Amino acid sequence: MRGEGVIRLKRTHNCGDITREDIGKEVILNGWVNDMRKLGNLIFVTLRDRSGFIQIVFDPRVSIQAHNIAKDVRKEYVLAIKGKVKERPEGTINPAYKTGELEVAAIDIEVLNTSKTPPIYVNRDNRTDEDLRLRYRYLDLRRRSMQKNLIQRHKIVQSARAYLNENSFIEVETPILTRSTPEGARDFLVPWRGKPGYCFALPQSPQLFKQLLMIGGLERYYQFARCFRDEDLRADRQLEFTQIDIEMSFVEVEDILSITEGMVKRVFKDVLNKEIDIPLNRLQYSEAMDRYGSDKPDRRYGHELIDLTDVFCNTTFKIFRNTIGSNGVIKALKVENDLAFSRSAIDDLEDAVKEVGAKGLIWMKFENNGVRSPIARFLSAAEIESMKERCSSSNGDILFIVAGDRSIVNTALGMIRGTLISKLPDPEETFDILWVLNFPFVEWDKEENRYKAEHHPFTMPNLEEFKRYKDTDPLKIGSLTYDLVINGVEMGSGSIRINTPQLQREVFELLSIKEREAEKRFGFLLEALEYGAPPHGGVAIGIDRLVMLMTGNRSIRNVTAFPKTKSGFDPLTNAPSKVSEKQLKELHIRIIE
RNA sequence: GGACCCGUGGUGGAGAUGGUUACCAUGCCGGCCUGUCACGCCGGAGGUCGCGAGUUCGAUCCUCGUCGGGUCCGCCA
Repeated sequence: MRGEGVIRLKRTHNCGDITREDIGKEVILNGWVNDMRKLGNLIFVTLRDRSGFIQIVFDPRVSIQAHNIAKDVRKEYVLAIKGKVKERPEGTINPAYKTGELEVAAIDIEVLNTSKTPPIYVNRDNRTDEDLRLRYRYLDLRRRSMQKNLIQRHKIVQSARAYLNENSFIEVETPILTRSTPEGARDFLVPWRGKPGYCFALPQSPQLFKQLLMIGGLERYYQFARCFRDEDLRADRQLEFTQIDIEMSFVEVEDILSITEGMVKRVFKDVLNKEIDIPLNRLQYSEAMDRYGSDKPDRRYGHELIDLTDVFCNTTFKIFRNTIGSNGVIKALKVENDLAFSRSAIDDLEDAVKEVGAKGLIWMKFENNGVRSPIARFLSAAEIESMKERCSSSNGDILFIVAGDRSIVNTALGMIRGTLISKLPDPEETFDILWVLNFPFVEWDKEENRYKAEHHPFTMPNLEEFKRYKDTDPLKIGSLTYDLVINGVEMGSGSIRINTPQLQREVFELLSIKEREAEKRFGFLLEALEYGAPPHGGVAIGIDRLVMLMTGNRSIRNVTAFPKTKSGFDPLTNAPSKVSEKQLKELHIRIIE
């Protein structure tokens, strides 16, 4: 009998938890048929539940009835088995399973449910089309690796939560239905029946609410906050994702860094039993750019950028001379051998480099009988020699050289470094964790023709620099910001926030957010800042990415129970879907084709 | 919005520079089998080669388009 809400044989044990201690005991197990082997009169079933596997033997000498039912069992059937735990006979131990020395001799069996033949392999970890996996996600989730991913995720979240609780943080929920804040990413809008023409927005982050909680005197807040951004998806980006959102009052940068470091250390210890040395390494933003050409450097691979500017201080080569003359730099990236870079690959790199503003890409290859490069004949032997020495190059090495404005050179070589790294083998089980500090306060937005907040508009600038450069050269202003970077992935970021209305207004002004506009959008914040807003700051850590790295996955889709495809579609539920005329009418919405 | 890769029985792959019955593995169904565990052996079923158009005597293969999936750039305060 099945489907009656009654389990005749209710589980007493979990499959994976059966040990030698249980030998001789009668147990009842509930689970799925992972696979089975039917040898005439003897039937073996590997039963699976969340805890693991154990082998069930159906022997007609033990129970003819159970054996008869087992004959018709198929993969993914849901079974309840009563049987006696016993040691496997000599020579039949399977070391691949934790319970490989044991088996359960079935006395009784209840088929709790049958199953169609699954369209994807549940009992194997082979590559399957991801679209199909998502369409049958509930089957995909039965796979060992997916269960592990979600269990690890759970452990990470619980570990972080315990740490924060122990450090006097209060968990507070903030609204999912909130107001649109046009700065930043594209908003998801939610129309509401109650107010035609008006929309809620889903939060890109609880930014303003967490600041209001500080003004509200909560002092230490955290939340596992779902965030929504209507932007294109990537391997490490979904439309919705989860952050460990943290905010603290009466703190400086150091306080946030050390609380976060403590959390990272705790989580790695609890979940992976790995010791993380704290305090973590720190790089100034400018140093990260200079040495790695990236604000989220992956330092596991070395390959730092090499400054060659002074090598060419007296050069006759026009391009380099002009670069130096206009305060530019000449820098190189060394690649130990050029096997990964064909001529056409170099051409592709050059195209990419030009897109970020570089004038060109020079390559130089050291060979047994000298040097090969399009610019070799313009350089003196001494220059080539000191380049080679500066880069500690040996024969076979290739140098990629870019000359020009410092930030363009850094970005260009950083891109090449990224391409190089992607070709190198992944050092597994290694974690390069660091802080990148002091990002620029603003960047220039070419499209909108204005300065834009590099972090967000509530970030505390370096006050001295703010005063000095806000009217002359705002790009020189630094900010009290920090990014947590793990293995070249931006794992989290935060800042000290502005806590006075005067400064907040000045910053809006710099960002060309008009007084009236500011009042309209952020008036409630400006007002709140009038009432004794404490100094405060915080950080947000991307849970999905953290779990991805800690479980050795390349995509956050593997650590998200129900993710969407790259085009924002859910093949399981077929969301998003069309809605009825009636629903639209109620919302006063008409679709224009 | 752009570049690139992929789409072949349920699943994962192979395929020919356009021509017989589209190949392999696995899965599925049936039979045999009392120590299997990727069980084994025997037999069988299963395909609009993503979709559309074009070129051609003939297209799974070439061309164009389109849809779907993926990686990256733009975008992601």
